[in-house]
Amino acid sequence: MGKEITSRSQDYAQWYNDLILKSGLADYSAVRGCMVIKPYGFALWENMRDELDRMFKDTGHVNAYFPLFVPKSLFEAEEKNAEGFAKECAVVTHYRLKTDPENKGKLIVDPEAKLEEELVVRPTSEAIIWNTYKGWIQSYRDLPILVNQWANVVRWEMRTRLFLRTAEFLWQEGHTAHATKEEAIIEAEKMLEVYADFAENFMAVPVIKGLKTANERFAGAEETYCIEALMQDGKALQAGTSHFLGQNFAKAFDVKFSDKTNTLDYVWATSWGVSTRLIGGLVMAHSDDDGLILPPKIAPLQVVIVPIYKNDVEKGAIANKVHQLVSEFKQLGIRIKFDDTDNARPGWKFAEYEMKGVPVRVAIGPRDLANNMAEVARRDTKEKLSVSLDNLPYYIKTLLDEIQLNLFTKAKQFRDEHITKADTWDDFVKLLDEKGGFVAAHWDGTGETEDKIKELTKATIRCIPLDNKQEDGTCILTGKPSIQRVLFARAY
RNA sequence: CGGGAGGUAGUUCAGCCCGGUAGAAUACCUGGUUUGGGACCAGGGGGUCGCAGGUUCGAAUCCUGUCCUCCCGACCA
Repeated sequence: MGKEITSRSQDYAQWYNDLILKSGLADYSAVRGCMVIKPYGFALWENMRDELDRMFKDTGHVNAYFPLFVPKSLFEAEEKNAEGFAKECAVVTHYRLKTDPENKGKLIVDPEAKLEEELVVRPTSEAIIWNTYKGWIQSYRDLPILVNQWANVVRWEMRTRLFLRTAEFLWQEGHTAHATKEEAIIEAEKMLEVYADFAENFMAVPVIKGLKTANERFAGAEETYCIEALMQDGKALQAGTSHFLGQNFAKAFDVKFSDKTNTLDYVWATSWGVSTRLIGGLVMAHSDDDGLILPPKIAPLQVVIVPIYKNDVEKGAIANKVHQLVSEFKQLGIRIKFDDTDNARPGWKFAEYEMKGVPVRVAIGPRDLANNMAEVARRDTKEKLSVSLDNLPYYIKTLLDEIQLNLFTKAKQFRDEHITKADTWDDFVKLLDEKGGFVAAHWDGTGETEDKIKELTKATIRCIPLDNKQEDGTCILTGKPSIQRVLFARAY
């Protein structure tokens, strides 16, 4: 027997864990809250990273790298930001171990190697970066600075979940400096567009672009923009954020520039990031009870060819033909694998590649070869078709585009069906409990009401959509006047 | 961080209550038969029972501590 996956209806959380582990995306590790990203999962991340990196460069950004450690004094310089992260920071206090005199072969922290100043392991890099920018910026001619870094960060989470929330994770963080407020806001909005474009066109995950409320805003930001996605269980997932930081960090780190009139002013800032959490969202947006379903544009493998044969003669004839095909596929830029290993039979391979979410499977046996055909199976719909070998690579190139589009269309339809208006408290609660998804409801605009609703329903305001329609109404909880609906949901 | 569950072969698990030479299935290796949806037969290798102490003539089993994982909760820009 092979690997069994818990079904979504039986236990959604277990289904998610089974998928990650059994498809080979990641593993648990010996370190609390930290996971191992396995080669298959990392190949997926590399594809995502490469595409995002290309998009960042296309919008004028360059990459750099800043230290993992942040001296505590720098970290605390921007108070709100420091407070926001204080509870989840790992801190380095010593720089040396020594042999335990009481217990040979064991090591202890050398009490004489205590650091004069503790080092915070970065939960984000604003502090160390703004401390550095101070030395880079003197006049408006030094601006804008459009820097991104690919890095790991550490946030000491109490409860972790593979990809969605781990103590250490991989991400990119863009940190930009601008001469004007307007330019910084445009930058924050531009990067939100980049994230939305990437999510929808590469991950095939539809997202809602919006603004966070004051309660949900990044500590240290003036405004937090976000993209929110919807998972199959009806819970929302924040998939990316972009912050307009105002002059908060410039003031905290004393970063001033002289403008054209030689007047000194503080620099305007943004920061924006997406992380390996996107992989968790990707898994939960598309996959089914048979395994992962990956969108072709970022799937590590787009096509797998499984040969079917009774003996070496048949195997050889098939391999001959397939080797030709494989080079044609590669010329079209398709990521393909010919699985001619002998240690598993075709049926086993079919199930395995379905588990791994490979978008297209091609099976070729003696009968196909005689007819110059192949059996093509698509992962998203499970449909099988016989296709001529003559135009197979071109056929599949088109099919991959079709699958990409189909995944997005399906996810978008699900998402759209799960944005529901509620005008009474009873409806509101009932929708959250029974249907899930986003509930569009009026809100009086206060943090107190938001907190109260969270306490009562566990739902938070995911965002105020950017293109939100203005309409008069009354708050779902307090009945006070409201000018627009906001999106509530239970979230990861 | 609180409550619950768990950790024994690569994997899934039995054995633990009631201490006495560590088991099954599957995977793996060899040979053979097979191969169009998770093959079969025969033979074989593989585990300091999470780790560290303790009790005992003897510990996977009892006791204490500790680490890791899962679920629920609190927390989580």
